[in-house]
Amino acid sequence: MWATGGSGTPEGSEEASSARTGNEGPGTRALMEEVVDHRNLERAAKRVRQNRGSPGIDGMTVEELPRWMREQWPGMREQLLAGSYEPKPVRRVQIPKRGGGERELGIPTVGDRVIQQAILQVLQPRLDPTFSDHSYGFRPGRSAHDAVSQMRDYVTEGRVWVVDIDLEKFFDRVNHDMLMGRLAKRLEDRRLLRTLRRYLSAGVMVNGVKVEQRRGTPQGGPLSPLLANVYLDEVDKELERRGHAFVRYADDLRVLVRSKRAGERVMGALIKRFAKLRLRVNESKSTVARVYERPFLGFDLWVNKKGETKIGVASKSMERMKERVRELTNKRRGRRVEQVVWQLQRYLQGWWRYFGLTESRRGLRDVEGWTKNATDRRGRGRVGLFVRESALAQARATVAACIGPLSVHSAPARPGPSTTWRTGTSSAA
DNA sequence: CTATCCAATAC
RNA sequence: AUUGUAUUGGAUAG
Ligand SMILES: Nc1ncnc2c1ncn2[C@H]1C[C@H](O)[C@@H](COP(=O)(O)OP(=O)(O)OP(=O)(O)O)O1
Ligand SMILES: [Mg+2]
Repeated sequence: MWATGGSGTPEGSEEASSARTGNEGPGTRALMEEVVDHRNLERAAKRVRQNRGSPGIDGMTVEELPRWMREQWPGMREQLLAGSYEPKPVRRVQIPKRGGGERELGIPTVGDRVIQQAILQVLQPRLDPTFSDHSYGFRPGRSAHDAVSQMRDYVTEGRVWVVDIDLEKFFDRVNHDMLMGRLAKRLEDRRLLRTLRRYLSAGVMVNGVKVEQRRGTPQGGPLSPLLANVYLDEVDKELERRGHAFVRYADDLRVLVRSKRAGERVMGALIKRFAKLRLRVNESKSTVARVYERPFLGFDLWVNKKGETKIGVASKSMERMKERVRELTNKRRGRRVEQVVWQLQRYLQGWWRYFGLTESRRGLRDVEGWTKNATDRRGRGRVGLFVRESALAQARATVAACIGPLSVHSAPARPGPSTTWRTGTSSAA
C-alpha cells in the first residue's frame, strides 16, 4: 500500500506500524489536576492576556480576565476535574489568505483560550519531545530557519528533487475520531480526553445559532497547532522509518529525493497516506520538481559559481517586501516624515531579521547596512534631527538600489552606499 | 538575572 | 477589524 511499484531507489523498504509505547512519561492519569493547578492557570491567563486578542462569542475581553478568574474559575475547575466541562462555540472570522482566498478563523472565548492554554502547557512538554526531528512547525526550540537549513543540507547531499506537498485546509479537515485515537494512545486521563473531544466538537456560532462541526480543529485555538502535530506525527515516523530525507513545517512537507521518478513514487504514496487521514493534498500547491524551483518558508535555493547550494529570498517574498515599502513610503496619510521613516526602519529591520538567513549577498547586505545605519543610533537619539524631506527620498533610493526598482514615480536610483544622510549621528534633544 | 511593552517572519 | 502557535529581534524598568 505504501510502496507502489518502484524499483531501484536509494530509500529502503519496511513495513508500517510500530505501535506507540503506551503513554508518554509518568503520571498521565492525573493530567487534569496539573491543568487546573493554580500556578499553571495563572501562567495560562497571563499568556492569553498578553496576546491581547479580541473576544470570543461571549464578548468578554482579555481585560476582564482577572474578574472572570475570581468569579467563574472555581466552578469551571470543578467541571474540568469532573470531565463535564462544556466549551463555548468559537466565533467565525474571515481573513484574507496570503495566496488569495479566505482563512476561516475560529476564535474561542477568552475563558476557553485560558483553559486551552493551560492544557497546552501541560501537554506540550510531554508530547513535543516525542515528535519527529524532521518536524519544525509550531514547536518550541525549532524555527523556520532550522527547517530551511536542514533542507539545504539535504540538497547538498545530492537530493535535488523535491516532493512538495501542502495540505488543503489542513486544520479544518482534521478528523476528530482519528485525532482522538492518536491522543488516547498517549494520554490516560479520560477527563482530559473528554474535554479535548468537546473542544473539537464545540462548533461555531453563526448568527446566534450553534453549528456543529464534525471535523477540524479551530484556527485560533491555542491547542490546535499541537493537535495538528499530533495528527501528522505518525506520517513523520513512517517517513523516518523509510529513511527519507524530509522536512515538515505545519502542513508544508518536503521530501528530498535524488530523481524525479523517486519523487513521483513518494508523491503517490503520500497522497494515499494522507487520504487515509482524511486529508487532501492541495493539487495546485503541490508537485514534484527540482528544489530550486520551489520556494520554502519564504526562501529559495540556488547554486553559486562554485556549485554550492545557497539560501536566498524567494521572489514572492521579495516582491511583498517591496510592495510594503512602497506602501509605507509612497503616500503618507497624515503622518509626519519622521514617523514614516521610523516605521519603515522598524519594518525593514524585522524583515531582515528573518530573511537575513539568506546567503545570497547581492545587495541585500546593503539593506542591512542601510537599516542598521538608520536604526543604530544609540541613546535616545531622535530621528527628527537628521530626517528631513530628502531623507525619505534617499531612503527610497537606497532601498531601490539594493533591492531593485521600487516605484515608477520617484526613483533616482543613485544611491551610493556612502550617501551623507547619516550626518546627524550625534545625540539629539 | 527578572519583568513590561513593541516589532518582523513562518504556518 | 484579525485568532492561534512558534521563532527572532528591539525598547524600557528593576
Ligand atoms: N493566521 C493563522 N492563524 C491561525 N492558524 C493559522 C494561520 N495561518 C496558518 N494557520 C494554520 C491553519 C492552517 O490550516 C495551517 C496551514 O496553513 P495554510 O496551508 O496556509 O492554510 P490551509 O491549509 O488552511 O489552507 P490551504 O488549502 O490554502 O492550504 O496553519
Ligand atoms: Mg495548507
